Amino acid sequence: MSRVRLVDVARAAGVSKTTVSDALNGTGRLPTATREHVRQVARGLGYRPNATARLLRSGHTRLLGLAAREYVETPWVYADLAYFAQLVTAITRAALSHGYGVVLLPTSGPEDCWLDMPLDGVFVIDPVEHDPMVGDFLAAGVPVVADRRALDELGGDARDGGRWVDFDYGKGTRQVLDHLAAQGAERIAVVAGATSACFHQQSVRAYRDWCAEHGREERIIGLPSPGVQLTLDAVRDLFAAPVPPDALFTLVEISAPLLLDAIRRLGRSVPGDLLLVCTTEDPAAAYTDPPISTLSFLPGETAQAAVDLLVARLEGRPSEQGRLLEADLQIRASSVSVAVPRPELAGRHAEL
Amino acid sequence: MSRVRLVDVARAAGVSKTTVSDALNGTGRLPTATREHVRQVARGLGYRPNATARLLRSGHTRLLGLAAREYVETPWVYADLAYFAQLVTAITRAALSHGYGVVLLPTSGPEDCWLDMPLDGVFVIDPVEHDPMVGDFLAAGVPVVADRRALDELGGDARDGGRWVDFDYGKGTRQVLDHLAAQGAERIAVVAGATSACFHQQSVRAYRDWCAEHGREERIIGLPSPGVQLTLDAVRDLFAAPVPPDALFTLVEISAPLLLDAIRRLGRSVPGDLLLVCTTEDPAAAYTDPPISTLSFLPGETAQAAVDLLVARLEGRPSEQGRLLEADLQIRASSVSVAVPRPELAGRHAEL
DNA sequence: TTGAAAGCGTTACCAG
DNA sequence: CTGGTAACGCTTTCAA
Repeated sequence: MSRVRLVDVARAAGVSKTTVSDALNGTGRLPTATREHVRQVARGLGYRPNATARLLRSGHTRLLGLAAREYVETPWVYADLAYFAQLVTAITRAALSHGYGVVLLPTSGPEDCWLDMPLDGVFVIDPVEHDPMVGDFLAAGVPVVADRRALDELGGDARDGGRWVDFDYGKGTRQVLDHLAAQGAERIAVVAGATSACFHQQSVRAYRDWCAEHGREERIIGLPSPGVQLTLDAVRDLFAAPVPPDALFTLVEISAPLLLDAIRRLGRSVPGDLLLVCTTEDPAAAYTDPPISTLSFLPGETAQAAVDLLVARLEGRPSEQGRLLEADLQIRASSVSVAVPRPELAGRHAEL
Repeated sequence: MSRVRLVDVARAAGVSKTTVSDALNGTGRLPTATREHVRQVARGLGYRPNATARLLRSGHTRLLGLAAREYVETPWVYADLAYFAQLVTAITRAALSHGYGVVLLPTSGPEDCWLDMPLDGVFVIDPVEHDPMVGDFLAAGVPVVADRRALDELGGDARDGGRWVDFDYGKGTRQVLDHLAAQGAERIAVVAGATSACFHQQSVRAYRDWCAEHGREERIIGLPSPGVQLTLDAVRDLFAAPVPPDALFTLVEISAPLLLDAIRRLGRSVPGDLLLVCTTEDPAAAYTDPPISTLSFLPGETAQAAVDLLVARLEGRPSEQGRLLEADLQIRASSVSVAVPRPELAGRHAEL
């Protein structure tokens, strides 16, 4: 017993393939009686059109690939990172609203194994330096959304199908550092990721530049991969300095409430002894005591922009080449100095 | 300028389509020279085989659907739940290792819009009661992995392509309750999800039965959907009782460190005033002070079992109809009574 | 109004 | 060892 095909329905209904196709798709101009009859028969036989055959015919698959590249070397850690989890979800939802499905791509694997998938377009999130994936897809004629650097690396002719969504990561970092400095911080420590993804490179670079400009000592630890233990160890190391930091800015995602707990166990209070800002999408950050200041790279908006760009490109609608988004710094009590209270912010804590 | 096809390469290389196909796929018995020549030409033209056409030809797509159904009514909240995030990741990885890609399916949308996707098989995670999705796919001849209840609902003939992966959720709950009772808890409160997914129904039923058997008063709150604020509110309500609970078991996922923090703000210490066990996959739970006891439904093992079953079915290999897994209760300091110290566990806390 | 036939791009079977 | 040709299952054009 094999699957029932279009021609089987046609035979059973005593009509031709064309009539069946038209009847089921609502196309053509058939008498309602015939249409209904065919539908009846099709239902009775449990007929389901073969999706692949339709795809071949229509020339597109309405399938979009999605790859998160930041930690290519440490595959698949990204489930634990709220940022990626939310981005995947948001992209899937946005794509679906345009009628596209999303396929999760491997971060590693046999050279260009990803090209065997029937994809109309691809999202490459946080490509590493000289990431082969974006070039491969573009060369295969598959439109890609990545970031500006990835497209620039390819040179003029190769990046034709490319679109980008980007943040000014340096700006986000400077915003945080300026805020902390304004709150009186003098020794700002940073936990960063040691990856060649744009986010990490630009953020670290911005921190270094900022320290140089302001004559501050650099206090930075780079993590080869995320992970609770690694991150907590890094924080502990930072506090082991002879003169410990008075502010901490994490660029690597970690459970915000846990970090707060760990800092307290190290004998420091927040924000009294230490001002704290976390780069995280963890919704729990707003609910701790004190609430934790966060720098967010807006997975929802990023997803919307990426999908808009890619879908416009696929459906031949005009659109920009890319979109630059602004990181969102939410200042909460964890990074507001108790010594230098700022009334407008104090009011804000009350409601949180 | 359209995409370059197989015949274009054939023409350019001065050979036939067959030869090109054989040369590129390593099939047939061609002289190395021809093979190399064809490959050269193909590369030169930037030829990429059309994935869809291959699919049609081969009869399968090597694409697997994945749907998380627990909160169908509240679509897409699941990114915030570590359980689903990890399950999606684990399934994707396991599928990829067998050469299958994973497509994220919509939880809602136009009636059977999911059937238009070219899928070889589907994972339906936490189907709700009488979930239409599993019946639809099975009727369309697409093998499905779901849970036993979903298959039983369909009756004998309809569930042919069905496989299941299940937990004895009631057993997990009883295990936790027995543990808490053994630690001296007398008023065990529960935060549950108000969903018709097996997990919630069986867990809640087990709690009710257990309370009845042990003559305990039920203290349970059902949440229509997950969410930080909702969960915290539920906990607060539980503590508003005249005689507050002395143990808490959460079935809804929430940031474990945050919950600990919130409980303290309610003026209760853990485990002194309150024993705590959380159903969660949050890795942070093991790092708080005290470490939090967790009940885990092993996304990694679940994924492995589901993929094994589905792939075996797809590739015609014999396999069981389903697999029953055991939830994993990790007892940590948060649920061990300080009044009734158990030496073997006390030793364990020290290292954590 | 209906049906026959021509693709879509690939792979596989057989003649040559 | 090679190349024509049929099939995969559907949509669509065009002629009857």
